[in-house]
Amino acid sequence: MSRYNFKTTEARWQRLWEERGSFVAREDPAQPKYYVLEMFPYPSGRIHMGHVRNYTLGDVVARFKRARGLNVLHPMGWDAFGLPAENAARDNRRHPAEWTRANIADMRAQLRTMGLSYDWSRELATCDPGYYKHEQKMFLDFLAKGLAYRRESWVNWDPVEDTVLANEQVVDGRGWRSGAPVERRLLKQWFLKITHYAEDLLATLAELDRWPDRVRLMQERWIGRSEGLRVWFAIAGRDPAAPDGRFEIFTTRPDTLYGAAFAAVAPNHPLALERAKADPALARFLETCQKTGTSEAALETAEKLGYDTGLKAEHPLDPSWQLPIYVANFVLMEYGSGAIFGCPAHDARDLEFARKYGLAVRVVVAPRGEEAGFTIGDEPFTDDGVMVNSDFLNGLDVAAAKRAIAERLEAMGVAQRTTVWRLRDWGVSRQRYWGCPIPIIRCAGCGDVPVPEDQLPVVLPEDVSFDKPGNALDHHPTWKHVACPHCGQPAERETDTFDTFFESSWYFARFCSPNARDIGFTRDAVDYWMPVDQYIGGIEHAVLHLLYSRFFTRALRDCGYLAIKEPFAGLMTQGMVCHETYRDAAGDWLFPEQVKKAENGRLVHVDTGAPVTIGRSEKMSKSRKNVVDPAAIIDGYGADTARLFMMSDSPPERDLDWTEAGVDGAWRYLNRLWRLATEPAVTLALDAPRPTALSARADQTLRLMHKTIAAVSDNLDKFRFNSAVARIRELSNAMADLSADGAGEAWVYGQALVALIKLINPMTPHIAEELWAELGRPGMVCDQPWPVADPALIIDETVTIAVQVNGKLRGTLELPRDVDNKTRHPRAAARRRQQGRRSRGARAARRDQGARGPARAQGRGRAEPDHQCGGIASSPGSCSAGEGRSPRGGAAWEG
RNA sequence: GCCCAGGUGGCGGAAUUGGUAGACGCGCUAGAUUCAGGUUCUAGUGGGCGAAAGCUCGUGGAAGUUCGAGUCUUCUCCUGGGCACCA
Repeated sequence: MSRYNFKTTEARWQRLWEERGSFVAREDPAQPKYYVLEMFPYPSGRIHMGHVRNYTLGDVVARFKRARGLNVLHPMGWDAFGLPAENAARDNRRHPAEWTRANIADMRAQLRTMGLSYDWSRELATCDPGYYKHEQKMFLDFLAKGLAYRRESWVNWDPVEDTVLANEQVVDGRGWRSGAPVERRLLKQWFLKITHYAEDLLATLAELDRWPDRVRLMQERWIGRSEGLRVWFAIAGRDPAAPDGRFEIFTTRPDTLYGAAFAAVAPNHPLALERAKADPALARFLETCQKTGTSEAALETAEKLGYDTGLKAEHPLDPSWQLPIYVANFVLMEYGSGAIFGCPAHDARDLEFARKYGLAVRVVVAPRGEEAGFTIGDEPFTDDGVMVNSDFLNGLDVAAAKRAIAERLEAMGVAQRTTVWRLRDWGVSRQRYWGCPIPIIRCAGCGDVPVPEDQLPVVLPEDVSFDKPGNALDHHPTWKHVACPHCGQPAERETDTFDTFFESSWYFARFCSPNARDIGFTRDAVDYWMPVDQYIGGIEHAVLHLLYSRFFTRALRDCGYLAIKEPFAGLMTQGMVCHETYRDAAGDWLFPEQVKKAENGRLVHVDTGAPVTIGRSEKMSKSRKNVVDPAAIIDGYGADTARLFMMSDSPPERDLDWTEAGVDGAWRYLNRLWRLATEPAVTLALDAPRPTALSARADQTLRLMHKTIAAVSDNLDKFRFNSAVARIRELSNAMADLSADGAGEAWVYGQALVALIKLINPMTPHIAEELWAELGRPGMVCDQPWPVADPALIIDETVTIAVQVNGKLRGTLELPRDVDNKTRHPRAAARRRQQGRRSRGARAARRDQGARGPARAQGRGRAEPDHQCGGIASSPGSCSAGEGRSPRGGAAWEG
């Protein structure tokens, strides 16, 4: 016997796939295409288990679809710009470019050991000028189309690092590296007009039916459409025609206007700022609001605070009704108009605020039937109901009242119906070196001038220094000094670079023609390959990356680049890879390899023997040390073992627990499969004709084989990989029971073996190829068509009927599946009578004590003794026959 | 606070439409083989009662619909995740 040697085997097949170009994709309009894409990685230098899971999922889909006859595009590349490279430059004095290229080389080598069916000829790195030159062109096209613009916006500024920080780099109001208090600064930045597509981005979510619901929901909320009314409130004692004589509020509940108790403006609302000049106490209050704004956690629990400005607002429907105007910390200047009216009875926040400041709680919507005397306690009433205390609105429901009041106020000229969005335009300027330069030249005379197309790409200079804090690109002695393309006068380049989401917003299109030089991609290629049929990646990109890509595709379409608007037809978001955590007596974290099982079964430190406590399984992270290095697993067990384990234990969208025992199990299965093929219990004659006679076991196994083919195909279609693995193992178990003495068993064994290799190939391609060759089959498994189940053989000859009485299983019957109902049911009934008689007394006694009403129990008892079993319509009482284990389903209630 | 997703053996998880709950794997128990070396094979493995046949309870909890509920409905508890005080 030869032992399965994964090391030489895996390397050999990886080499052969590469040499033969097995996975090189070519456009072929005659063949249906399938584009499967995994989110490309940031080249940190090492792959982790999250990558292994992500890329295995994609590879199984790619290989399966390929076997199904589709023309598969399955590329891989590198999201190569980003902050870690600059940090490495500062910390280790390595140039970002050199560091990134070295990391890419390392990670590519690691990925290759996984045996992924990538078309490596399409590999790309976004830091390559050949890549980013095209996005510079795209940006200029967007600019020409009015989809890009420059304006001032607030940023988090780290005064020590001299740089802008992302929100997640601000910890407790301080820079994450410098620890310096972060300042808010107003900078001129470039924006992309994603809001132009807000309506369409929202509406089209409904058509993305192969996206997870929760991702669609998250995007829906992020876009945040709300329909409402802008209403102008006059300020008492001021001229309503003057600009400071009135202010605008936004509401989605204009129907509750008669329940108004106050008005409130945001702390940075012009009205608040105006009053603060003359009111030091208000100025202090505004400062307090500013402080609570920085810390997320504080904001969560912050209580509703207000400051009475002393000003009064006139109620738009009754000028004699005056509402106090507060400055409130829960009103946001960035949303709506930065001002609200408060209706305590029908809004939780307003209620809390009113209780705190002793404002009236006036009910204007009451539950139907409780119009009189309905009062508010601790909870506001936010459901639909009947309008009360509301003059001309009384008696209407909420929707009708909204319409009526909007019409009235619009007619009065004090309001306007509008739609407000939460979505903001996408700020793409970053004050960073390691990113794509924004192709703009700033001229004192001509303003912002686009770099002429024939001068693209604007290449990032490599001779930069990171000695000074701030943007190395800005510090470069010569790079930014150029002549204005318009007037020829000295001018300066834009030294900001693009947000790295810019690169990942179109890389999927670049993969369609990665070597096109003058354009980002050819029209023919994207028309053929796009959209991505299956996109696979982490849930953490549910909003930004996916939304930006959807926006980008629309913008590219409107600039004439392509014809579609949705880049990803199908989306799968995989769960995290988790592992148990270990700590020593001192409470310090331990790596899994520092822990071993002692003889008494307890876990101890591998060196000291000191006891180790096991913590719950959590997402693998360096800080908790619960990480397993994929390279070590692939080296010790092989890629197929890692791949098989990744697929077998959990459904893809759920978190996966990485366990050593599970890895062992996968490893053992591969060896078992190897033995099944290389030391069969029968003499294999793979191309022999079907024997005329089959033993019962042979017949059953043949049927199981066809059922397995059908089930695995279905499971893979639906991404239920763990179930597919279970079915495959089931077939292996049945094969092991075959022997040489039964009629046709050797033949069935051979058939099943060939099917098994094809079925498992997407998961464990190396061993599949090796066995294929070992058995002397022609060609390679990766080129074999997917096996097809014989429909006649996936239906059992007999069906098992469960016989139930009063919901209790009373027996099962094996019946030929073609027996008609007339035959089936009387026999079931007869069997029931026999069994029923035996225990009826005991059951009747229990029934009388049962929790259900005595009337029902009696009714059933009466019907039972001589009832004929005839299906649900005619037998509401006591007897049923349900079909179990029928692969066809749907047959449980015939007749 | 709001929203979403989950609670099934010792563990990961199966169970198309309501029809024999626990497939498959891990772990564990007993035995066999080989004993060197991440073996392999056989049998068993939800709880309780029982020598066994079998009976009975059982899918977080409580109620309900149904001949029949892991699956449907209502309430409730717990866990995980997301968020935007969005007017």
